[in-house]
Amino acid sequence: MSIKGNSRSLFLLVMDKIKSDIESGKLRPGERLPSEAELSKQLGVSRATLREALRLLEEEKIVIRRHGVGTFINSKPVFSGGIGELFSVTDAIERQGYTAGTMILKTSFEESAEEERKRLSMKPGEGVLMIERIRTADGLPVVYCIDRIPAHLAPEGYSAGGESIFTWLESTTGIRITYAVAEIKPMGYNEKVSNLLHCDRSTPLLLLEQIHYDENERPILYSHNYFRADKIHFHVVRRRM
Amino acid sequence: MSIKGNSRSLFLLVMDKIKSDIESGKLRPGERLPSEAELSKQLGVSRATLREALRLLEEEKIVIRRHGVGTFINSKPVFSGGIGELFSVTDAIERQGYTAGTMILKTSFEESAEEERKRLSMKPGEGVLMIERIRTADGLPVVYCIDRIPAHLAPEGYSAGGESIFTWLESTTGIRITYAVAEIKPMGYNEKVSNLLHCDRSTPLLLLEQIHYDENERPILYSHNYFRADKIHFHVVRRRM
DNA sequence: AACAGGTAAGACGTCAGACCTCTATTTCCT
DNA sequence: AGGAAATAGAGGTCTGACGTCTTACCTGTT
Repeated sequence: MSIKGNSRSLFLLVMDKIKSDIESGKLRPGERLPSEAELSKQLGVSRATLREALRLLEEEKIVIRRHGVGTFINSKPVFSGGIGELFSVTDAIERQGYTAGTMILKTSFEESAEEERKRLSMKPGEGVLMIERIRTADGLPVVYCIDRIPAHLAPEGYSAGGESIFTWLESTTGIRITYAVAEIKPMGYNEKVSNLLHCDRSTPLLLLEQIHYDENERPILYSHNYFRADKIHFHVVRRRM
Repeated sequence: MSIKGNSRSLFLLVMDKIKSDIESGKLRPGERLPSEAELSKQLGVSRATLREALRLLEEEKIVIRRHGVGTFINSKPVFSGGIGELFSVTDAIERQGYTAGTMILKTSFEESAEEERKRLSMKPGEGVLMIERIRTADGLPVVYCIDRIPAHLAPEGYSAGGESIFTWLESTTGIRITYAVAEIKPMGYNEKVSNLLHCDRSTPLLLLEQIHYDENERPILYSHNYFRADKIHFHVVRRRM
């Protein structure tokens, strides 16, 4: 069997193949992979190439290798990468077992402020599309979101109700957001936000201030997410470098 | 020249060597590395081993490889990985431009509580070493730390003043902490903690509740870090998976 | 002189096969 | 039965070769 079908590097194809075999259930957690010699023959690649793929899979904790013993599919899909994984707010809510909903408060084109131009690398005079929404979990408001996008990237305006901004951007402009840098800022009571989220002085809030970038490192989306900390919390996987 | 001095895997030593050459300035951003054939000869390892190291360095964006061209030191160290990088509290304080200090409040061996046994995978009856400290920035208290370690991993007790728990653990027990999972919990005013950190009701606090693991995925250290959110803040790099 | 195309050098990508080292098991001796 | 030694088989490393891609240079034409 060979998996060659060149477009990406071979070792990447090998990684994809193994990953998809795990997801499809052909390989199950804890199971031992065939030996490197055997597996490389099965995949139709050299052992060196297979080893580059396995080394990366090991780095990602998808696989565990033990000298003299074998290579195993990691049983615990580790921790969900937590907040280190970039997902939409909708996903975040659903992962914690609630049903997600959205209320759009306002969408408008506006002049860009200094702060926005700085974060989004915009020139004076360019406008921004601003979207204010409240996300709900089981009907209760838990997140207040303000998203800003340079106007020239958002020609048609944002209308769809529940649709994720990520998917909307990708389908209308082809821009794919690949990563974000988030600042984590705890906040005390804030009149406007606390009211919107129906919580009182004793409920701590968490602000996630994020800049999202596409594959070319262009800043695309600047967002403020205010969370009710009693309903939503985050974890981070921290790795030693 | 050879870098062998076996303890860790060869490819890891190669990675360390290249990283340290970057940090020491022997290799500068944008510079091209010698060819793989040349470099492997210089380091005294095979090209296959060198390539495993380079592949991982590429994954970490430390190095950029271009087919047919060469391997280059990445010029933009991207963003500091932020809180996604595991570093000591001391480092975190110094990165923000303050001078770090430590005050030990208490160290004691205690019975393990249910919660601690759960987090650290301990059996009933095992004790824990508990360390309470306050970390200061320019003399001001900014972090209150409670660290717990299974007693059998901490035979001699923790005495050294400024020493990092990480380095102390590694030098006395050989245990090397490689990653941690942190929960981020904003907190309002808390009488004990707020007093220790000399702040009032209006200062939000951030609790970083972490479990540290070694290379074998054994939980080693369970720590609570309470931060003054006005003095210290975090960012996370979030990647799409 | 300017341009286009061909060619060759050198880089990373992949391959094949060998040997080393470590682990777990089996075998054998006491 | 128990422990020591041999063994099989896994990952770890090495060597040398060839493939593919970039780049730079050389050359011939306009």
